Formats: sequence, C-alpha cells, structure tokens
Amino acid sequence: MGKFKIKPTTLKDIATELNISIATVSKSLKSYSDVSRSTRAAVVKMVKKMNYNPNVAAVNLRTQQSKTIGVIIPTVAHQFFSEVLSGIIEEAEKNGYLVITLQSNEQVDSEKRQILLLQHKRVDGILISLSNETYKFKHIEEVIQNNIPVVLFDKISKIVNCSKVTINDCQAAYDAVTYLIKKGYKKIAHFRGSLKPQNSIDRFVGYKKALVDNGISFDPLLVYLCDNNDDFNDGFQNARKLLDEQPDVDAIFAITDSVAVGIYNCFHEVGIKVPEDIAIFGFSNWFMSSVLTPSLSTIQQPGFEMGRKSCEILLEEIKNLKNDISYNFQQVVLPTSLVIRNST
Amino acid sequence: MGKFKIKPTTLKDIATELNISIATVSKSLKSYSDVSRSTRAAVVKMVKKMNYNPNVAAVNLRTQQSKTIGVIIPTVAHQFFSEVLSGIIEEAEKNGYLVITLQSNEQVDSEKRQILLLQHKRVDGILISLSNETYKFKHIEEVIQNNIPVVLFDKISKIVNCSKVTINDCQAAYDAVTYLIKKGYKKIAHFRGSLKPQNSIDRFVGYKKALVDNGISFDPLLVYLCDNNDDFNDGFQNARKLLDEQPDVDAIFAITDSVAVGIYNCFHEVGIKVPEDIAIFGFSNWFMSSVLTPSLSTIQQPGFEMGRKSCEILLEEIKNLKNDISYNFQQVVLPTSLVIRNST
DNA sequence: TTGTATGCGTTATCAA
DNA sequence: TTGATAACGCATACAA
Repeated sequence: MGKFKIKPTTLKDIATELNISIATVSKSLKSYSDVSRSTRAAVVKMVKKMNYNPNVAAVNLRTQQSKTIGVIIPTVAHQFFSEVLSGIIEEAEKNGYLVITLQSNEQVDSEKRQILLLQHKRVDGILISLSNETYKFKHIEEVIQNNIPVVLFDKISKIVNCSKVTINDCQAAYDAVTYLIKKGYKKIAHFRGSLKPQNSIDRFVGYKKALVDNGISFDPLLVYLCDNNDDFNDGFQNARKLLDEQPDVDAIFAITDSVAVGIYNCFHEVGIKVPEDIAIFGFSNWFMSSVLTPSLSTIQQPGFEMGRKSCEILLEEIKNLKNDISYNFQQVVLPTSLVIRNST
Repeated sequence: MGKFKIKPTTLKDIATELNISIATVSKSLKSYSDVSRSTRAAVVKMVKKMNYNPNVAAVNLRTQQSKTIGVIIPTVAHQFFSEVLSGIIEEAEKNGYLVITLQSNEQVDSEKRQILLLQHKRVDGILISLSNETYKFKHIEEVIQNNIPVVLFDKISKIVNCSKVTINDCQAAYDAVTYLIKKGYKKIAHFRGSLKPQNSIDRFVGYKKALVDNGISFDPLLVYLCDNNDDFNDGFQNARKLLDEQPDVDAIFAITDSVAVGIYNCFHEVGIKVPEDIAIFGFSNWFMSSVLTPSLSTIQQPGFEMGRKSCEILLEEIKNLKNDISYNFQQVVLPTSLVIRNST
C-alpha cells in the first residue's frame, strides 16, 4: 500500500503558474488592500483550481501560534467530563481552534508531564481540571508565567491566579442538605470525596453549614470518605459500613451520583428501602439518575456549558494576549439547581 | 495582565552560548554518530540549563509530519464513544502522538468539513466512526488517496478500502436473540437503529437470522425504527406504540442500552413488568445497565479496547508509510459476550 | 568531528 | 500595485 507521497500545492506553485511573485499571491489571500482586483481574482481562481491549502506548520512557525488549545481532564470516559469536553470542542471549533485532549487519570505526575507536552506542542492556551492528587500548583503557575493562558474549571485551586469556571459547590451542597432537613430527615450522613479537591471540600463545608444553620450539630462519625477513584464501589462499601456503624441514619448526601448508585446497590442487596428507610441525595444529575428506581434526587450541574464557557474565556485571553490588550482574570460561577425526585 | 512574551530557547541560542554551530547542536541532540562525546555532553548540559525544547512547528515544517492524529466521532458525551476516545488517547500518548478530537453530531456535512480541517492541519492519520447520515464515502476515500492513513471503527463502511476495527454486530445480535428464543420467548420485537449505519444493519440482520434459524418467521411489523438521535425517547415512544400495536410481544431486543432504558421508563409508567410481561435485551453494557431495576441483560462491547486497537493500527500504518514499507489493511473484529441479568 | 548552506512554506517589510 | 528578501527554527547533504 505504500504509495508515493503527493505534494500539496504551495503558494509557490500558484505563483509560478500565474507568473507572479509569492508575495503577491500571499497578499491576495489576505485582506491586504494593495493588490489589484484582477490579480486577486486570478489568484483566488487558481487557488481553487489547484486546491491550495496553507501549510499549517509553516503558518504556525511564522505566526508563532498554533490555533490549537490543550485540555487536561482526569478522564474522558466519564459522564460529566465528557460533557465538558464536548462543550470545549464545540466552542473551539466554532472559533477556528482545534482541541488536543489528555487525561491525567487523577495522577499529578501525569498532569505535570502533560502540561509540559502541551507547552512543547506550543498550544495557544490550556484548560485544566485538576487531578485528585494535585495540591501543589507550581506546574500550573509555570505555564501562566510562560504567558500561556490557563483556565481552570470544575476542580480548581483557589490560590492559583488565573481565570476559573465552577459551580458554587458549597451552596449547592448546602441547598441539598437544607432540603433534606426541611423534609424532616434528622440524621444525615455525608459520603464525601477525596480530601484535596476544592469542590470536594466545598461540598463537605456546605453539608456542615446546612446542619449547623438548622440547629443540628455536626458529627464527624457521619462522614464517610470516598477516595478510591471508584465511586460506585466507594459508595457500595461505605454504605455497608454505615449500616453497621450508624444504623439510625435516615438520609445520605453523596458527593456524586455514581457514589449514590453504589449505595443503591448495597441497599438493594440488604433490603433497605429508599427513601422509606434511608433517603439518598446525589450530585451532578447524570442521565442514569433519572432512570434508577427510585429516581435519584440530585443537583443539576451544567457540564456542557462549563466546557463552553471555559473555552470562551480562554480564547478571549488568547486573543487579548496576541493583540497586547490587558485583561483581568474571570471567575465564573455557573448556576445549579436541585432536582427533586423519588429518593428523598 | 498582558505581559511581554518570553522567547523560548532555540538551537541558535545554544550554539552561540557554546560557540559552536547550529548543525552540531542539532546533531548532538539526535542519534548521530559523528559528534564527539565532549561536545555532545556540553550540548546536553546547556540544553538542560537553558531549558531548550524544540519548536514543534519548525520540526513539523521540516519533517513534514505533525505527530498528531485526528479523531472524528459522532459525539464525545456518550458512554461508548468516550470510552473509545479514552483508549485512543492513551495509546497515542504512549507512542508520542497527540490527539485532536472532533464531533460530527451525526451530520455528514460536519464530517466532511472536519475531515478537511484535519487534512489542512496536516495530521498524520485519521480515525473515524461514521455519522448516521453517512452513506457515500467519497470524502473518506479522498483522504486515503491523499495518502493519509485512515482507520474506521465501530460505525464503518464495508466498501471503503482501509483498515477497520469493529465487533461482530450480526453475531452478537444473533446470540442475544437466540438466547431469548431458547429461554422460551416467542414473539420478539426489535427496536432497530438508523437505516444507514452498517452496525445497525448488521444487528438487524442478526436478529432476523436468529429468528429464521429457530423456525420463527420474521415479521416486519415487529421492527421499530429508532433514528431520531435520541435513543431514550426513541425507546420510550416506540415502546408506547408497541403496546398499542403488538400487545402480545413478549420480548424486545433493543439496538442499544439507552433505547432499552427508554423502554424501561415507558413500561414503568404503564405498569408493565420486566421480564414477567415483556423481557428486554440491550446492547453495549453501559454502566447504567447493571444498576437498573431489574438489571439489564445486554452485550458487552469493548469500547476502550476498540479505541486502543484502532489507534495502534493507525500508528503502525503511519510508521510504515513514513519508512516506505508496504502494508496490508487490517480488519480486526473484537470479541463480545452476552451479559445475562434480570431483564430476560 | 565540525561547519556551511539550503530548504521546508509562510508572512511581512521595504524597495521598486 | 508588485516583487525581492529576510526571517520563523530546525534538519540534513555536503564540504571542510
């Protein structure tokens, strides 16, 4: 199958064909005023005829930009992140940018390596959602110092100085737990996420605050840690533990829908009824949660829009940087809402 | 925030610093034999000290390759395709390639435009899973004629001459339906997918063949079409229709798990019991299907491995092409298996 | 073993 | 209105 390589048309080909200079051809293709109508027309015609397309590598080299952005997320095969990625790709494509995607698999070392990879690739900007392991941010800050725009989304760091797109995790958790309390649940457990991610911390804080604000004292024994990067099993195992240790809990606020599903399965096995025996509240509103039995109460989290918005901000910063326009970092907080179903 | 741009180190910087020629520096960094140990050592040291990284655009221009591959899938936010993409990205990264992802949203026009985009970007190869609309393949064949390796996966075309990675959709469907028949179901409906995709056709053919091979005559009235790119609703609406039109159906073979979930929800609403009243068989083994009530019988489809393998083949072809080694197109069929749960 | 020179395909400056 | 020319940063054939 190894055939000879067909060489794509270059500006030079068109120039020789038309008996004019490369410079003129180049200018004809741009919005330069100083080209006669007739030659421009001739060039455009020949471009079509010879199926000319600019050599991106040459343009990149010359213009020092790649029209490419990089994305680093924990994993692509994940309902929420795949939605975010979808939003990023769509927004980027709409603006003439292509997207290179990398997955950290929740490992800082991968994250660091990939940031380097993207910088060497000379991407024009980088979008990152931090790994669960990440708690130092030098590798992120270095990118920013190198003057490559960075936008953090979902799993961000408060102390890194750059634009960020999130939801209000604390408030969302607060609202969910408050709802449970108003509904009459008295002993509410929390299946929390890993210790380092800001959104995991914020949801925990929101849970605590809701309790205290409603006159329920916070009990650390009601908090179960889910940090094995396997939400379903984390939920499943911790549900078992909880039944052992805290049998009189009447509601659980889970850090994410997949943890909630793990709880469902455990309860299903041992015959605990949801919500009659114990209510369950999730987080993220994955498609799955609407078709479970009983359907899961959860928090609507706008994945696609988070990706779209992050990308929009990044492209803005890239543009400003290119045009030497100063700009301020943005902190966008996307709205969430409670989705009340039959599990609470 | 608009700061000055820091210029990255180039070979020239290192050369002047070391008082040697650019060529020597360049050669030191490659596996050339004709550089003295001492100068090579000096170069390597300076490279570290000055934090040199090759300018990818320059290398691309010079070597005429981008170390980048393109992927076009119907949509990223999809359990199966996100798994495939994950496999692609992992395999590519392992081999020093980066991945640009585009989504066709099931539209041929997007597919065509994106193929052009990727070619102009001079990617070294392209992986494609065709849109539901695609039934002409000129745009794919052109890429191949331009001598850019293409590997089709999952939603392929039989008549395009290139490597392909699939499962045996016909056999898998055949096995599922045969299982239903052996289990005693007599009147089995099929909720089929769009008319054009090969895998949709194959699953339909497998369904038909299983019936006939088991002495059940095929009844076209038992086939319902799901082609609105909204599996859940397709399943839901068609389930309703089926209850109206074919109330004595005792099993449904659905083209995919999400269609099955739509059926579940309809049946749940009207009080049809699964599998007592009607059994349901899915396809793909999404995570969801294991946590539904009742859990869904389905077909295990290896998404990650499909992505990994497709990418592996593509990189092989890229390498062979570069080294002018001839190669044959591969047709890989990945194994599937029945996952029997409580819905049948 | 090292260096010189050329070209990859563009863009952009300046002169004609 | 056009064109000659110099980069952009690197790789490589060839000369020294």
